[in-house]
Amino acid sequence: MDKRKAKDLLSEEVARIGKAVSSPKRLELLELLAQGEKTVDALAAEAGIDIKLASAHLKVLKAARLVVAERDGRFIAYRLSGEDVSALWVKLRTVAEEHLVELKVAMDGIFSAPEKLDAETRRSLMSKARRGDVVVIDVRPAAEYDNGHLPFARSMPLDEIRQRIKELPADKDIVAYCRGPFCMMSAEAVALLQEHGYRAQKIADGTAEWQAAGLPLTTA
Amino acid sequence: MDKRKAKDLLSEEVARIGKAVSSPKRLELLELLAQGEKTVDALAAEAGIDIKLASAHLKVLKAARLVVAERDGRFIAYRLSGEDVSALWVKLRTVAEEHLVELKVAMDGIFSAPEKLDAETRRSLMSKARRGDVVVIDVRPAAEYDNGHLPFARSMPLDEIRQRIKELPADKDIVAYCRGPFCMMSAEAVALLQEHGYRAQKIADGTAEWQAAGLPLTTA
DNA sequence: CGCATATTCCAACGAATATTAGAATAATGC
DNA sequence: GCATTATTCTAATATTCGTTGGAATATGCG
Repeated sequence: MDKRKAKDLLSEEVARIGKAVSSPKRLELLELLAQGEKTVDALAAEAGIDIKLASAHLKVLKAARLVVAERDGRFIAYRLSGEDVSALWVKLRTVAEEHLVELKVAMDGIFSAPEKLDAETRRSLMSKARRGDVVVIDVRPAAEYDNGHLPFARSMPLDEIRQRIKELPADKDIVAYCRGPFCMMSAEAVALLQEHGYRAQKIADGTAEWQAAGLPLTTA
Repeated sequence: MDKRKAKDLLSEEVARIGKAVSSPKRLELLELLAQGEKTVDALAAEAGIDIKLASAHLKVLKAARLVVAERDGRFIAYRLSGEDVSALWVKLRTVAEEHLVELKVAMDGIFSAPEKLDAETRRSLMSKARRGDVVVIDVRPAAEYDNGHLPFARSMPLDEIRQRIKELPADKDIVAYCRGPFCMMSAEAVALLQEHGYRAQKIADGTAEWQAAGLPLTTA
C-alpha cells in the first residue's frame, strides 16, 4: 500500500523538528534566541559552549527552519523563524515540567520559590502594574528588553541593579522577571533587592511564556 | 560557576521530551494514541511496524512520560499521559507545516484540498452543525469516536460507509473528519461519497487539533 | 499444569549524532 | 593587500540510536 510511504514521509518531516529539539544545547540556544536576535559569539558564550559547537548546532536548527541567519557586518545574527518556534519551546518545557518528576525535583533544588502564574494572576499583576501598585522590572540585558517586554515593565538589568537600586521605590512591591522558568537572573535580582530591604519577588514567566499565554508584549 | 551545571541539568530533562519526539515512528504512534487508548498490537499494525519495534518505541515514550501503559487482561494498553501531550504533537506538526517547505510540498502531493480551519470557520461549522445544515461525520473507527469526538458529529467509520451510506441525507452538505491533517481517511470518505452523488467535503482537523484550538469535545 | 497469545528483554549490527581540532571563507579596518 | 575577527567547513572520534532476531515473561484458557 502506498499510503504507508506517504505517511512515513509526513512523519519524517515532522521528525526533523523533533530531532532539532532533541539536544539540550540546542534547546538552550532556542531559549536564548527566544529573547531576541543574537550572534553566534554571544550564543556560544551564554550557553557555555565552544563557538564551533554552537555553529554546528545552529546549523541543525537552521536546517530544521527553526532559526534564520542574517549577516550583519562582520557578525552573523541568528533569530527564531517565528513566534510559533518560541511557543514550541514553551510547550516542550511545560510538558516536561508537567510529567518529568526528575525535572520537578531539579527545579525544587535550584529555585526556592517557583511562582508559576495562571491566567488570573497574570491579569491581576497587569492591573496592579498599570495602577503603579507594583513595579515590574525586567532584569535581562537591555537589548533583550528592547526586543520586547512585559507591558508596564521597566528595564533593570541584573548587573546594573547595584548601581541603580536607588531608582526603585522602597515602599512598593517589586516583581522581577527574566528569561523564563529556567533563568536564574530574577532570583538573583530578588535576593539582591531583599538584602537592601526591598519587598521583591520573582515570577516564572519570561516574554515567551507571556506571549504563549496569549498576552501582548510591548516592543519599545 | 555552578549555574552552568544547573542549566545543563534542566535542558537535559527537557531534551528527554525532545528525544522522544525525534523519531518518525514515535510521532506516528503519538498521533495514533491521540485518538485514544490502544494496544501494542493495534499500534504496530496501524503504524506498519513490527510489534517488537513498536514495543521498543513505546518504551522510549514511556521513559519520557509521554505515555502510560496499563495491563488490560492479556493485552497492554497505552495511552497519552495527558492532554498536553496531544497538544505537543499538534504544535510540532503545525511548526513543521509552517516552516518546512518540503512538508508543504509533500502534503500538496498527497491531499488535493488542504482545508485548514481558522477560529471563525470552526465556529460557523459548529453553528451549522447544530442547526442541522451540515452533517458532520467522524470516519474513524468507532472506538476512537467513542473516546471523544467533535460536537454534533456522528460516527460513520470509513469501512462501513458503503453499507451505511443510505443513512446520510442526500440533500445536505456532509463534512468529514478523521485523525487530523496527516490522516487520509476523510479524503477517502469524501471521494466515496462524491461518487455516490453526495455533496461532501473534508476538514483537516481531528480531535487533537480541535481541542488544541480550545474547543470542547463530546465524550459519548 | 501446559499451551497459546501478547509483550518485553537481550544481544548485535549498521547508521546517525555530538564533540573536538584544524583548515577555509568572508567581511572589516589599517 | 594584509592582518584581524567571526564564522563555517571538513575530518575524525566516541557514543547513541533504530532495527532485527531470538529468548524470556506474563496472562488467560482448557
